Amino acid sequence: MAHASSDQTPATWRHSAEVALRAAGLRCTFPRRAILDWIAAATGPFTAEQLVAALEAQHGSSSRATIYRLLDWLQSAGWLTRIYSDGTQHAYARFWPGHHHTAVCVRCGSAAVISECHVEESIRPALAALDFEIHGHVLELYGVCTNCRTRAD
Amino acid sequence: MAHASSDQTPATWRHSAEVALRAAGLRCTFPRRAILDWIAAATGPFTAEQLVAALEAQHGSSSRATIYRLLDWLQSAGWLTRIYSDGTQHAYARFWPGHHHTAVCVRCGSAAVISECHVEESIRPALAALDFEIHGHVLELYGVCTNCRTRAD
DNA sequence: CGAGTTATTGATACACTGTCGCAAGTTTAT
DNA sequence: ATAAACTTGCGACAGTGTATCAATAACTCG
Ligand SMILES: [Zn+2]
Ligand SMILES: [Zn+2]
Ligand SMILES: [Zn+2]
Ligand SMILES: [Zn+2]
Repeated sequence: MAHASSDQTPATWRHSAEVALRAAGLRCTFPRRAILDWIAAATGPFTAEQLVAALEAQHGSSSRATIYRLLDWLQSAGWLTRIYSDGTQHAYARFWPGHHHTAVCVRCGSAAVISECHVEESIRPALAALDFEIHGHVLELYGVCTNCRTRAD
Repeated sequence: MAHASSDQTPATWRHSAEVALRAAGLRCTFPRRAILDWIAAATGPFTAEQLVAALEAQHGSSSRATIYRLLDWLQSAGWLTRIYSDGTQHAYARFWPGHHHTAVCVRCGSAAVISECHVEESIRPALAALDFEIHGHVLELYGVCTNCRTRAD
């Protein structure tokens, strides 16, 4: 599934995810649209429960089951990336399919995406010594973003 | 089994962790010894619940609360490394304090430790573009270990 | 458009993980 | 031995995620 779109704005993400949903034979229902809208408007990583709470406050909210079901699909299709290290909750960030990493700010929680990746080539010697056949990896970076740093100074 | 130095055996880990426990002013009680024994005997990553279940089957088992309390301490002191990507459960692998990464076999679950790390230097250009001040990172590798691969062939 | 087909929803009940507070029990120091 | 301090385990609890299934909504096609 190649995504030819060049601008990766929230609105484009929103539209492309819906297109992909339909292409997968899934229906674009009202509850699903509400979920996609909320995710598109999110400015950083979020947990499933944050989404549940936010939609609960809305008129015509989606149920917890529906939310979790769509989150699962969006992640498996690559439209969300799972943030593993954020506690034991299911946490995600909006994403474009493809290999990438996230740089998470420990102060404000914003996540930047880094698509460049040389991890496997740099780790290859160590893996060769182990005779380990690599299939993939997860990398998350922690630090302070430029906004938070200038504010603190 | 290409682990670095020969003194990082399970038995040495077991002993050193107990020494560290005492040095921290904590008491080395019977339940805690049972937990350390089980972890020392583990051959790969494990979840908190696996440990709970294993000790429940033993005579004079430790309670869930005691187990979780010690796991927390062991992780914060660096004697266990947390495996974030293994579902939503608290999963750990035995570890020696220091920066490292794990290569987890997706077939047998064994985890090898890789102490060599060039992640931050290889990612530095991308972070510089973001003006992101890095404090740390988590990297987990997935693949198939040499044992599982030769067995399949 | 309307009927038929199929996917989807949401309510509820449930299982599982992990946490908390506290009285009773251990360990250690004197 | 006694006292002080730490630790345990129970049990109750909260949070997170899953399973079920009848009712409903979305899509398809004529
Ligand atoms: Zn920030
Ligand atoms: Zn990568
Ligand atoms: Zn293996
Ligand atoms: Zn590293």
